Amino acid sequence: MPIIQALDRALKILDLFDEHTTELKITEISARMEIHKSTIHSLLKTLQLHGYINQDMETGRYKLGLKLLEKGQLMLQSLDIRTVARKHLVALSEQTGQTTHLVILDGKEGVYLDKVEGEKAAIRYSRIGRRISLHSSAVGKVLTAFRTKEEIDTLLRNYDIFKITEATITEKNAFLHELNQVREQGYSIDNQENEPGVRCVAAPIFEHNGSVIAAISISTLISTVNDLLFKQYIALLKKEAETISQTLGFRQVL
Amino acid sequence: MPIIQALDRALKILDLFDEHTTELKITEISARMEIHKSTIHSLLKTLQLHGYINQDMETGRYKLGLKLLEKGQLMLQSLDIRTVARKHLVALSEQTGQTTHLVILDGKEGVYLDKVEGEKAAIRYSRIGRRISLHSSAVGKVLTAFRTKEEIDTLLRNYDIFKITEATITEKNAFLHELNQVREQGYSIDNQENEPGVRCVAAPIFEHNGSVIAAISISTLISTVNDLLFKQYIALLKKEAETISQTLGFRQVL
DNA sequence: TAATTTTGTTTTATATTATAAAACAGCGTT
DNA sequence: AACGCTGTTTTATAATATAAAACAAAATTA
Repeated sequence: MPIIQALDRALKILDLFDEHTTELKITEISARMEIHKSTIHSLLKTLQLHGYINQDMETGRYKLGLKLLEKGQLMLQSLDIRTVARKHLVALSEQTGQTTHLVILDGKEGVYLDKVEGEKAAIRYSRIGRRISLHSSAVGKVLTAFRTKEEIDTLLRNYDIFKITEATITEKNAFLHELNQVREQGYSIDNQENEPGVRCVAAPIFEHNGSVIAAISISTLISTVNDLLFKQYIALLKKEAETISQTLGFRQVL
Repeated sequence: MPIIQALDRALKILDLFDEHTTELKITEISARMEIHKSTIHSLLKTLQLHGYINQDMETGRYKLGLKLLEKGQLMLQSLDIRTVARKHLVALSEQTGQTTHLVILDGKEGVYLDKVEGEKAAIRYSRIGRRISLHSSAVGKVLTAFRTKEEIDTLLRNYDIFKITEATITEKNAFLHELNQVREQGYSIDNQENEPGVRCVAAPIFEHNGSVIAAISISTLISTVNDLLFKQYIALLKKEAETISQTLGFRQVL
Protein backbone atom coordinates (compact mmCIF):
# COMPACT_ATOMS: atom_id res chain seq x y z
CA MET A 1 0.00 0.00 0.00
CA PRO A 2 2.05 2.91 -1.26
CA ILE A 3 1.59 6.28 0.40
CA ILE A 4 2.03 9.33 -1.78
CA GLN A 5 4.50 11.52 0.06
CA ALA A 6 3.43 14.84 -1.40
CA LEU A 7 -0.24 14.23 -0.66
CA ASP A 8 0.49 12.84 2.78
CA ARG A 9 2.48 15.94 3.65
CA ALA A 10 -0.22 18.26 2.34
CA LEU A 11 -2.87 16.59 4.49
CA LYS A 12 -0.56 16.79 7.48
CA ILE A 13 -0.36 20.52 6.91
CA LEU A 14 -4.15 20.76 7.15
CA ASP A 15 -3.94 18.90 10.44
CA LEU A 16 -1.76 21.63 11.91
CA PHE A 17 -4.82 23.84 12.07
CA ASP A 18 -7.08 23.37 15.08
CA GLU A 19 -9.23 25.29 17.56
CA HIS A 20 -6.25 27.24 18.81
CA THR A 21 -4.38 27.56 15.54
CA THR A 22 -6.39 29.24 12.82
CA GLU A 23 -3.50 31.03 11.13
CA LEU A 24 0.06 29.90 10.36
CA LYS A 25 3.06 31.46 8.67
CA ILE A 26 4.84 29.33 6.12
CA THR A 27 7.99 29.52 8.23
CA GLU A 28 6.22 27.94 11.16
CA ILE A 29 4.65 25.23 9.04
CA SER A 30 8.09 24.48 7.65
CA ALA A 31 9.59 24.31 11.14
CA ARG A 32 6.85 22.11 12.61
CA MET A 33 6.86 19.72 9.68
CA GLU A 34 10.65 19.76 9.41
CA ILE A 35 10.40 20.22 5.68
CA HIS A 36 12.00 22.91 3.57
CA LYS A 37 10.09 26.16 3.09
CA SER A 38 10.00 25.91 -0.68
CA THR A 39 8.49 22.44 -0.57
CA ILE A 40 5.78 23.61 1.80
CA HIS A 41 5.20 26.57 -0.47
CA SER A 42 4.41 24.38 -3.46
CA LEU A 43 2.04 22.28 -1.42
CA LEU A 44 0.28 25.33 0.01
CA LYS A 45 -0.19 26.88 -3.41
CA THR A 46 -1.74 23.72 -4.74
CA LEU A 47 -4.04 23.47 -1.73
CA GLN A 48 -4.93 27.12 -2.21
CA LEU A 49 -5.75 26.54 -5.87
CA HIS A 50 -8.50 24.19 -4.78
CA GLY A 51 -9.76 26.33 -1.91
CA TYR A 52 -8.53 24.15 0.92
CA ILE A 53 -6.16 26.86 2.07
CA ASN A 54 -6.50 30.64 1.95
CA GLN A 55 -3.83 33.22 2.28
CA ASP A 56 -4.40 36.47 4.14
CA MET A 57 -3.18 39.05 1.62
CA GLU A 58 -2.34 41.53 4.38
CA THR A 59 -0.19 39.37 6.61
CA GLY A 60 0.83 36.62 4.20
CA ARG A 61 -0.39 34.06 6.71
CA TYR A 62 -2.20 30.91 5.68
CA LYS A 63 -5.52 29.63 6.99
CA LEU A 64 -8.03 26.93 6.15
CA GLY A 65 -10.15 27.50 3.04
CA LEU A 66 -13.87 27.41 2.54
CA LYS A 67 -13.75 24.31 0.40
CA LEU A 68 -13.54 22.36 3.62
CA LEU A 69 -16.81 23.90 4.77
CA GLU A 70 -18.41 23.13 1.43
CA LYS A 71 -17.33 19.50 1.42
CA GLY A 72 -18.11 19.05 5.10
CA GLN A 73 -21.67 20.24 4.69
CA LEU A 74 -22.02 18.05 1.63
CA MET A 75 -21.15 15.07 3.79
CA LEU A 76 -23.63 15.98 6.48
CA GLN A 77 -26.40 16.21 3.94
CA SER A 78 -25.60 12.88 2.37
CA LEU A 79 -25.94 11.08 5.69
CA ASP A 80 -29.63 10.38 5.93
CA ILE A 81 -29.42 9.10 9.49
CA ARG A 82 -29.06 12.71 10.42
CA THR A 83 -32.18 13.79 8.57
CA VAL A 84 -34.19 11.01 10.15
CA ALA A 85 -32.86 11.57 13.66
CA ARG A 86 -33.05 15.36 13.67
CA LYS A 87 -36.63 15.84 14.82
CA HIS A 88 -36.27 13.21 17.51
CA LEU A 89 -33.23 14.98 18.93
CA VAL A 90 -35.21 18.19 19.02
CA ALA A 91 -38.17 16.49 20.65
CA LEU A 92 -35.98 14.90 23.32
CA SER A 93 -34.27 18.17 24.01
CA GLU A 94 -37.58 19.99 24.37
CA GLN A 95 -39.03 17.33 26.64
CA THR A 96 -36.04 17.26 28.95
CA GLY A 97 -34.49 20.70 28.54
CA GLN A 98 -31.16 18.94 28.12
CA THR A 99 -28.62 18.75 25.28
CA THR A 100 -29.00 15.81 22.89
CA HIS A 101 -26.52 14.30 20.43
CA LEU A 102 -26.30 12.06 17.41
CA VAL A 103 -23.01 10.16 17.05
CA ILE A 104 -21.63 7.57 14.62
CA LEU A 105 -18.57 5.35 14.70
CA ASP A 106 -15.56 6.23 12.53
CA GLY A 107 -12.43 4.17 12.96
CA LYS A 108 -11.94 3.76 16.69
CA GLU A 109 -13.74 6.93 17.71
CA GLY A 110 -17.20 8.41 17.73
CA VAL A 111 -18.03 11.47 15.65
CA TYR A 112 -20.75 13.96 16.55
CA LEU A 113 -23.13 14.36 13.62
CA ASP A 114 -25.70 16.53 15.32
CA LYS A 115 -26.31 18.41 18.51
CA VAL A 116 -29.38 20.12 19.94
CA GLU A 117 -28.66 22.38 22.87
CA GLY A 118 -31.04 22.18 25.80
CA GLU A 119 -32.48 25.21 27.49
CA LYS A 120 -31.31 24.17 30.91
CA ALA A 121 -27.78 23.03 30.27
CA ALA A 122 -25.05 23.85 27.80
CA ILE A 123 -22.50 21.08 27.38
CA ARG A 124 -19.24 22.60 26.27
CA TYR A 125 -17.21 19.73 24.93
CA SER A 126 -19.29 18.45 22.08
CA ARG A 127 -19.48 20.01 18.64
CA ILE A 128 -20.55 18.64 15.28
CA GLY A 129 -17.57 17.00 13.59
CA ARG A 130 -15.65 16.59 16.80
CA ARG A 131 -14.49 13.16 17.96
CA ILE A 132 -15.06 11.33 21.22
CA SER A 133 -13.39 8.24 22.63
CA LEU A 134 -15.24 4.96 22.87
CA HIS A 135 -14.41 4.05 26.46
CA SER A 136 -15.21 7.34 28.14
CA SER A 137 -18.58 8.21 26.65
CA ALA A 138 -22.08 6.78 26.72
CA VAL A 139 -22.36 7.00 22.96
CA GLY A 140 -18.98 5.32 22.55
CA LYS A 141 -20.01 2.40 24.73
CA VAL A 142 -23.22 1.88 22.81
CA LEU A 143 -21.48 2.08 19.44
CA THR A 144 -19.01 -0.56 20.63
CA ALA A 145 -21.25 -2.89 22.60
CA PHE A 146 -23.73 -3.79 19.89
CA ARG A 147 -21.28 -5.45 17.55
CA THR A 148 -20.04 -8.96 16.96
CA LYS A 149 -17.25 -10.32 19.17
CA GLU A 150 -14.85 -10.12 16.23
CA GLU A 151 -15.64 -6.49 15.54
CA ILE A 152 -15.23 -5.57 19.20
CA ASP A 153 -11.93 -7.45 19.22
CA THR A 154 -10.52 -5.50 16.30
CA LEU A 155 -11.83 -2.23 17.72
CA LEU A 156 -10.11 -2.82 21.04
CA ARG A 157 -6.87 -4.22 19.62
CA ASN A 158 -4.13 -1.67 20.32
CA TYR A 159 -6.81 0.57 21.79
CA ASP A 160 -5.51 3.02 24.35
CA ILE A 161 -7.91 3.13 27.33
CA PHE A 162 -6.51 6.41 28.58
CA LYS A 163 -7.62 8.16 31.73
CA ILE A 164 -9.58 11.40 31.34
CA THR A 165 -11.33 11.97 34.67
CA GLU A 166 -11.23 10.20 38.03
CA ALA A 167 -14.14 8.00 36.94
CA THR A 168 -12.81 6.91 33.54
CA ILE A 169 -12.63 3.15 33.05
CA THR A 170 -8.97 2.34 32.38
CA GLU A 171 -8.90 -1.44 32.52
CA LYS A 172 -9.75 -3.50 29.51
CA ASN A 173 -11.56 -6.20 31.45
CA ALA A 174 -13.66 -3.67 33.28
CA PHE A 175 -14.55 -2.12 29.93
CA LEU A 176 -15.52 -5.48 28.42
CA HIS A 177 -17.69 -6.19 31.45
CA GLU A 178 -19.33 -2.81 31.05
CA LEU A 179 -20.05 -3.55 27.39
CA ASN A 180 -21.82 -6.78 28.37
CA GLN A 181 -23.99 -4.86 30.75
CA VAL A 182 -24.79 -2.27 28.09
CA ARG A 183 -25.88 -5.00 25.73
CA GLU A 184 -28.23 -6.46 28.34
CA GLN A 185 -29.69 -3.12 29.35
CA GLY A 186 -30.06 -1.73 25.86
CA TYR A 187 -28.51 1.57 26.87
CA SER A 188 -25.29 2.93 28.35
CA ILE A 189 -24.33 5.50 30.94
CA ASP A 190 -21.30 7.72 31.27
CA ASN A 191 -21.07 8.89 34.86
CA GLN A 192 -18.53 11.73 34.81
CA GLU A 193 -16.11 9.49 32.92
CA ASN A 194 -15.44 12.02 30.19
CA GLU A 195 -16.04 15.31 31.96
CA PRO A 196 -16.45 15.96 35.68
CA GLY A 197 -19.97 16.90 36.62
CA VAL A 198 -21.50 15.56 33.42
CA ARG A 199 -23.60 12.41 33.23
CA CYS A 200 -24.92 11.05 29.93
CA VAL A 201 -27.11 8.24 28.73
CA ALA A 202 -27.03 6.81 25.22
CA ALA A 203 -29.08 4.33 23.19
CA PRO A 204 -28.32 2.52 19.94
CA ILE A 205 -29.93 3.08 16.56
CA PHE A 206 -30.21 0.02 14.36
CA GLU A 207 -30.33 -0.20 10.60
CA HIS A 208 -32.67 -2.47 8.64
CA ASN A 209 -30.10 -5.26 8.72
CA GLY A 210 -29.83 -5.09 12.49
CA SER A 211 -26.41 -3.44 12.78
CA VAL A 212 -25.82 -0.33 14.89
CA ILE A 213 -25.27 2.70 12.74
CA ALA A 214 -25.50 5.45 15.33
CA ALA A 215 -26.22 6.40 18.91
CA ILE A 216 -28.30 9.17 20.40
CA SER A 217 -27.68 10.57 23.84
CA ILE A 218 -28.84 12.98 26.50
CA SER A 219 -26.18 14.91 28.43
CA THR A 220 -26.98 16.20 31.90
CA LEU A 221 -25.28 18.03 34.71
CA ILE A 222 -25.05 16.03 37.94
CA SER A 223 -25.80 19.20 39.87
CA THR A 224 -29.19 19.77 38.28
CA VAL A 225 -30.50 16.33 37.34
CA ASN A 226 -31.05 13.84 40.16
CA ASP A 227 -31.24 10.05 39.85
CA LEU A 228 -35.01 9.92 39.64
CA LEU A 229 -35.19 12.42 36.81
CA PHE A 230 -32.27 10.75 35.06
CA LYS A 231 -34.14 7.45 35.05
CA GLN A 232 -37.07 9.11 33.35
CA TYR A 233 -34.73 10.44 30.70
CA ILE A 234 -33.46 6.92 30.03
CA ALA A 235 -36.97 5.73 29.30
CA LEU A 236 -37.64 8.66 26.97
CA LEU A 237 -34.36 8.11 25.16
CA LYS A 238 -34.86 4.39 24.64
CA LYS A 239 -38.31 4.93 23.21
CA GLU A 240 -37.12 7.61 20.83
CA ALA A 241 -34.16 5.50 19.68
CA GLU A 242 -36.49 2.60 18.92
CA THR A 243 -38.71 4.85 16.86
CA ILE A 244 -35.75 6.00 14.79
CA SER A 245 -34.59 2.42 14.24
CA GLN A 246 -38.06 1.48 13.06
CA THR A 247 -38.10 4.41 10.65
CA LEU A 248 -34.88 3.04 9.20
CA GLY A 249 -36.54 -0.30 8.60
CA PHE A 250 -35.38 -2.21 11.67
CA ARG A 251 -37.85 -4.74 13.08
CA GLN A 252 -37.26 -5.99 16.59
CA VAL A 253 -36.60 -9.73 16.85
CA LEU A 254 -39.30 -11.38 18.97
CA MET B 1 4.16 28.85 -9.07
CA PRO B 2 4.65 25.10 -9.27
CA ILE B 3 1.61 22.90 -8.86
CA ILE B 4 2.15 19.53 -7.27
CA GLN B 5 0.61 17.04 -9.66
CA ALA B 6 -0.12 14.30 -7.16
CA LEU B 7 -1.83 16.68 -4.73
CA ASP B 8 -3.70 18.45 -7.50
CA ARG B 9 -5.05 15.14 -8.74
CA ALA B 10 -6.07 14.05 -5.25
CA LEU B 11 -8.04 17.24 -4.70
CA LYS B 12 -9.68 16.83 -8.08
CA ILE B 13 -10.82 13.40 -6.96
CA LEU B 14 -12.55 14.97 -3.96
CA ASP B 15 -14.30 17.34 -6.35
CA LEU B 16 -15.89 14.42 -8.17
CA PHE B 17 -18.18 13.97 -5.20
CA ASP B 18 -21.24 16.20 -5.07
CA GLU B 19 -24.93 16.19 -4.16
CA HIS B 20 -25.71 13.51 -6.70
CA THR B 21 -22.50 11.53 -6.41
CA THR B 22 -21.83 10.28 -2.91
CA GLU B 23 -20.17 7.01 -3.87
CA LEU B 24 -17.70 6.16 -6.63
CA LYS B 25 -15.91 3.03 -7.78
CA ILE B 26 -12.21 3.33 -8.42
CA THR B 27 -12.80 2.33 -12.03
CA GLU B 28 -15.13 5.24 -12.56
CA ILE B 29 -12.78 7.70 -10.90
CA SER B 30 -10.01 6.42 -13.13
CA ALA B 31 -12.19 6.82 -16.22
CA ARG B 32 -13.42 10.31 -15.39
CA MET B 33 -9.96 11.57 -14.46
CA GLU B 34 -8.34 9.75 -17.38
CA ILE B 35 -5.62 8.47 -15.09
CA HIS B 36 -4.53 4.90 -14.57
CA LYS B 37 -6.31 2.85 -11.91
CA SER B 38 -3.20 2.09 -9.92
CA THR B 39 -2.30 5.77 -9.66
CA ILE B 40 -5.76 6.63 -8.41
CA HIS B 41 -5.49 3.77 -5.96
CA SER B 42 -2.38 5.19 -4.34
CA LEU B 43 -3.98 8.61 -4.04
CA LEU B 44 -7.18 7.17 -2.57
CA LYS B 45 -5.30 5.14 0.01
CA THR B 46 -3.38 8.19 1.14
CA LEU B 47 -6.57 10.25 1.35
CA GLN B 48 -8.16 7.42 3.28
CA LEU B 49 -5.26 7.31 5.71
CA HIS B 50 -6.11 10.84 6.74
CA GLY B 51 -9.88 10.37 6.81
CA TYR B 52 -10.73 12.41 3.74
CA ILE B 53 -11.98 9.33 1.95
CA ASN B 54 -13.71 6.25 3.28
CA GLN B 55 -14.15 2.91 1.63
CA ASP B 56 -17.32 0.90 1.96
CA MET B 57 -15.99 -2.51 2.98
CA GLU B 58 -19.03 -4.25 1.51
CA THR B 59 -19.04 -2.80 -1.97
CA GLY B 60 -15.45 -1.57 -2.26
CA ARG B 61 -16.78 1.84 -3.26
CA TYR B 62 -15.21 5.06 -2.09
CA LYS B 63 -16.96 8.00 -0.44
CA LEU B 64 -16.00 11.20 1.34
CA GLY B 65 -14.54 10.85 4.84
CA LEU B 66 -15.52 12.48 8.07
CA LYS B 67 -12.33 14.50 8.30
CA LEU B 68 -13.99 16.92 5.91
CA LEU B 69 -16.83 17.38 8.36
CA GLU B 70 -14.40 17.88 11.21
CA LYS B 71 -12.36 20.49 9.37
CA GLY B 72 -15.42 22.19 7.96
CA GLN B 73 -16.96 22.68 11.37
CA LEU B 74 -13.64 23.89 12.69
CA MET B 75 -13.72 26.61 10.05
CA LEU B 76 -17.25 27.65 10.87
CA GLN B 77 -16.34 28.02 14.50
CA SER B 78 -13.25 30.08 13.79
CA LEU B 79 -15.26 32.65 11.84
CA ASP B 80 -16.49 35.00 14.50
CA ILE B 81 -18.76 36.95 12.14
CA ARG B 82 -21.00 33.94 12.35
CA THR B 83 -21.12 33.96 16.13
CA VAL B 84 -21.94 37.66 16.17
CA ALA B 85 -24.55 37.48 13.43
CA ARG B 86 -26.31 34.35 14.60
CA LYS B 87 -28.79 35.85 17.02
CA HIS B 88 -29.69 38.62 14.62
CA LEU B 89 -30.48 36.11 11.91
CA VAL B 90 -32.74 34.29 14.33
CA ALA B 91 -34.42 37.52 15.41
CA LEU B 92 -35.05 38.57 11.83
CA SER B 93 -36.43 35.18 10.97
CA GLU B 94 -38.77 35.22 13.94
CA GLN B 95 -39.98 38.74 13.23
CA THR B 96 -40.72 38.04 9.59
CA GLY B 97 -41.33 34.32 9.48
CA GLN B 98 -38.95 34.19 6.50
CA THR B 99 -35.62 32.47 5.87
CA THR B 100 -32.50 34.54 6.63
CA HIS B 101 -28.89 34.06 5.51
CA LEU B 102 -25.35 35.10 6.29
CA VAL B 103 -22.98 35.14 3.31
CA ILE B 104 -19.34 36.10 2.74
CA LEU B 105 -17.26 36.62 -0.38
CA ASP B 106 -14.77 33.96 -1.43
CA GLY B 107 -13.04 34.40 -4.75
CA LYS B 108 -15.72 35.51 -7.19
CA GLU B 109 -18.61 33.89 -5.41
CA GLY B 110 -20.59 34.20 -2.21
CA VAL B 111 -20.57 31.40 0.35
CA TYR B 112 -23.43 30.73 2.75
CA LEU B 113 -22.12 30.71 6.32
CA ASP B 114 -25.42 30.47 8.11
CA LYS B 115 -29.10 29.97 7.44
CA VAL B 116 -32.17 30.26 9.63
CA GLU B 117 -35.28 28.76 8.14
CA GLY B 118 -38.46 30.78 8.48
CA GLU B 119 -41.71 29.29 9.61
CA LYS B 120 -43.61 30.51 6.61
CA ALA B 121 -41.23 29.67 3.80
CA ALA B 122 -38.53 27.15 3.14
CA ILE B 123 -36.05 28.26 0.49
CA ARG B 124 -34.61 25.20 -1.17
CA TYR B 125 -31.48 26.39 -2.91
CA SER B 126 -29.36 27.70 -0.08
CA ARG B 127 -27.32 25.57 2.27
CA ILE B 128 -24.38 26.32 4.52
CA GLY B 129 -21.17 25.93 2.53
CA ARG B 130 -22.87 26.27 -0.80
CA ARG B 131 -21.84 28.97 -3.26
CA ILE B 132 -23.92 31.63 -4.99
CA SER B 133 -23.07 33.88 -7.93
CA LEU B 134 -22.50 37.60 -7.42
CA HIS B 135 -24.71 38.92 -10.20
CA SER B 136 -27.83 36.91 -9.54
CA SER B 137 -28.28 37.30 -5.81
CA ALA B 138 -29.01 40.13 -3.40
CA VAL B 139 -26.15 39.08 -1.14
CA GLY B 140 -23.80 38.90 -4.11
CA LYS B 141 -24.67 42.41 -5.22
CA VAL B 142 -24.08 43.81 -1.75
CA LEU B 143 -20.77 41.99 -1.36
CA THR B 144 -19.63 43.42 -4.69
CA ALA B 145 -21.04 46.94 -4.52
CA PHE B 146 -19.36 48.11 -1.34
CA ARG B 147 -15.80 47.83 -2.57
CA THR B 148 -13.30 50.11 -4.21
CA LYS B 149 -13.43 50.59 -7.99
CA GLU B 150 -10.23 48.56 -8.34
CA GLU B 151 -11.59 45.64 -6.36
CA ILE B 152 -14.82 45.62 -8.35
CA ASP B 153 -12.76 45.74 -11.53
CA THR B 154 -10.72 42.69 -10.64
CA LEU B 155 -13.83 40.86 -9.44
CA LEU B 156 -15.62 41.43 -12.73
CA ARG B 157 -12.63 40.80 -14.96
CA ASN B 158 -13.32 37.59 -16.86
CA TYR B 159 -16.51 37.26 -14.87
CA ASP B 160 -19.20 35.25 -16.58
CA ILE B 161 -22.56 36.99 -16.15
CA PHE B 162 -24.52 33.90 -17.07
CA LYS B 163 -28.27 33.71 -17.31
CA ILE B 164 -30.14 31.73 -14.67
CA THR B 165 -33.75 32.90 -14.84
CA GLU B 166 -35.66 35.22 -17.12
CA ALA B 167 -34.90 38.12 -14.80
CA THR B 168 -31.15 37.59 -14.41
CA ILE B 169 -29.01 40.59 -15.32
CA THR B 170 -26.73 39.44 -18.14
CA GLU B 171 -25.13 42.69 -19.30
CA LYS B 172 -22.09 44.05 -17.59
CA ASN B 173 -23.14 47.69 -17.88
CA ALA B 174 -26.55 46.95 -16.44
CA PHE B 175 -24.84 45.16 -13.55
CA LEU B 176 -22.48 48.08 -12.90
CA HIS B 177 -25.43 50.45 -12.90
CA GLU B 178 -27.24 48.20 -10.45
CA LEU B 179 -24.19 48.20 -8.18
CA ASN B 180 -24.22 52.01 -8.11
CA GLN B 181 -27.83 51.96 -7.07
CA VAL B 182 -27.13 49.42 -4.35
CA ARG B 183 -24.37 51.63 -2.96
CA GLU B 184 -26.73 54.62 -2.82
CA GLN B 185 -29.59 52.69 -1.25
CA GLY B 186 -27.51 50.76 1.23
CA TYR B 187 -29.23 47.50 0.34
CA SER B 188 -29.82 45.26 -2.69
CA ILE B 189 -32.71 43.30 -4.11
CA ASP B 190 -32.82 40.14 -6.15
CA ASN B 191 -36.18 39.96 -7.87
CA GLN B 192 -36.44 36.38 -9.14
CA GLU B 193 -33.02 36.71 -10.72
CA ASN B 194 -31.67 33.54 -9.16
CA GLU B 195 -34.78 31.46 -8.71
CA PRO B 196 -38.26 32.05 -10.14
CA GLY B 197 -40.77 33.11 -7.51
CA VAL B 198 -38.13 34.10 -4.98
CA ARG B 199 -37.38 37.69 -4.03
CA CYS B 200 -34.57 38.59 -1.62
CA VAL B 201 -33.17 41.66 0.04
CA ALA B 202 -29.64 41.94 1.41
CA ALA B 203 -27.68 44.46 3.47
CA PRO B 204 -23.94 44.80 4.04
CA ILE B 205 -22.04 44.17 7.26
CA PHE B 206 -18.97 46.35 7.82
CA GLU B 207 -15.86 45.63 9.82
CA HIS B 208 -14.14 48.13 12.11
CA ASN B 209 -11.99 49.35 9.21
CA GLY B 210 -15.04 50.05 7.08
CA SER B 211 -14.73 47.16 4.63
CA VAL B 212 -17.61 44.80 3.88
CA ILE B 213 -17.02 41.40 5.39
CA ALA B 214 -20.43 39.83 4.95
CA ALA B 215 -24.03 40.28 3.92
CA ILE B 216 -27.26 39.25 5.58
CA SER B 217 -30.44 38.66 3.67
CA ILE B 218 -34.11 37.81 3.87
CA SER B 219 -35.55 35.47 1.24
CA THR B 220 -39.24 35.63 0.44
CA LEU B 221 -41.71 34.01 -1.90
CA ILE B 222 -43.35 36.45 -4.31
CA SER B 223 -46.61 34.58 -3.85
CA THR B 224 -46.85 35.21 -0.13
CA VAL B 225 -45.03 38.52 0.49
CA ASN B 226 -46.45 41.62 -1.21
CA ASP B 227 -44.58 44.86 -1.92
CA LEU B 228 -45.76 46.62 1.21
CA LEU B 229 -44.63 43.84 3.51
CA PHE B 230 -41.38 43.49 1.60
CA LYS B 231 -40.61 47.15 2.21
CA GLN B 232 -41.06 46.62 5.92
CA TYR B 233 -38.60 43.74 5.78
CA ILE B 234 -36.03 46.00 4.13
CA ALA B 235 -36.21 48.42 7.05
CA LEU B 236 -35.87 45.61 9.59
CA LEU B 237 -32.93 44.11 7.73
CA LYS B 238 -31.02 47.38 7.40
CA LYS B 239 -31.41 48.11 11.08
CA GLU B 240 -30.22 44.65 12.09
CA ALA B 241 -27.23 44.84 9.72
CA GLU B 242 -26.19 48.16 11.20
CA THR B 243 -26.35 46.71 14.70
CA ILE B 244 -24.07 43.85 13.69
CA SER B 245 -21.59 46.25 12.07
CA GLN B 246 -21.50 48.30 15.24
CA THR B 247 -20.86 45.19 17.31
CA LEU B 248 -17.88 44.53 15.07
CA GLY B 249 -16.53 47.99 15.84
CA PHE B 250 -17.74 49.88 12.80
CA ARG B 251 -18.68 53.52 13.36
CA GLN B 252 -20.78 55.22 10.72
CA VAL B 253 -19.07 58.18 9.09
CA LEU B 254 -21.09 61.34 9.73
C1' DT C 1 -21.90 -24.98 -13.58
C1' DA C 2 -18.42 -23.00 -16.29
C1' DA C 3 -16.75 -19.12 -18.67
C1' DT C 4 -16.28 -14.30 -18.86
C1' DT C 5 -16.25 -9.83 -17.44
C1' DT C 6 -15.62 -6.68 -13.75
C1' DT C 7 -14.19 -5.50 -9.39
C1' DG C 8 -10.07 -3.64 -6.36
C1' DT C 9 -5.18 -4.58 -5.37
C1' DT C 10 -0.09 -5.47 -5.81
C1' DT C 11 4.24 -5.44 -8.08
C1' DT C 12 7.84 -3.45 -10.79
C1' DA C 13 10.67 -0.58 -14.19
C1' DT C 14 10.99 3.91 -15.89
C1' DA C 15 11.43 8.81 -16.14
C1' DT C 16 8.69 12.23 -14.71
C1' DT C 17 8.15 15.07 -10.91
C1' DA C 18 8.76 16.49 -6.15
C1' DT C 19 12.28 18.13 -3.56
C1' DA C 20 15.47 21.35 -1.10
C1' DA C 21 19.45 24.55 -1.60
C1' DA C 22 20.31 28.95 -2.60
C1' DA C 23 19.33 33.30 -4.22
C1' DC C 24 15.74 36.86 -4.26
C1' DA C 25 12.66 40.67 -3.02
C1' DG C 26 10.01 43.17 0.08
C1' DC C 27 9.00 44.81 5.09
C1' DG C 28 9.75 46.21 9.65
C1' DT C 29 12.96 46.79 13.11
C1' DT C 30 17.10 47.95 15.06
C1' DA D 1 21.72 52.24 6.81
C1' DA D 2 22.14 47.48 8.09
C1' DC D 3 20.08 43.60 9.77
C1' DG D 4 16.59 40.18 10.49
C1' DC D 5 12.42 38.74 9.26
C1' DT D 6 8.71 37.71 5.97
C1' DG D 7 7.04 34.86 1.49
C1' DT D 8 8.62 33.70 -3.24
C1' DT D 9 11.29 32.03 -7.34
C1' DT D 10 14.76 29.44 -9.63
C1' DT D 11 17.43 25.38 -10.58
C1' DA D 12 19.96 20.76 -10.23
C1' DT D 13 19.46 16.37 -8.47
C1' DA D 14 17.59 12.03 -7.35
C1' DA D 15 13.93 10.49 -5.05
C1' DT D 16 9.28 9.49 -5.91
C1' DA D 17 4.98 9.23 -8.50
C1' DT D 18 3.49 6.95 -12.28
C1' DA D 19 1.30 3.41 -15.32
C1' DA D 20 1.80 -1.23 -17.39
C1' DA D 21 0.98 -5.64 -16.41
C1' DA D 22 -0.11 -9.38 -13.61
C1' DC D 23 -3.16 -10.79 -9.83
C1' DA D 24 -7.09 -12.41 -7.14
C1' DA D 25 -11.65 -12.38 -6.11
C1' DA D 26 -16.34 -11.37 -6.93
C1' DA D 27 -20.24 -10.58 -9.86
C1' DT D 28 -22.23 -11.58 -14.45
C1' DT D 29 -23.23 -14.05 -18.23
C1' DA D 30 -23.81 -18.07 -20.99
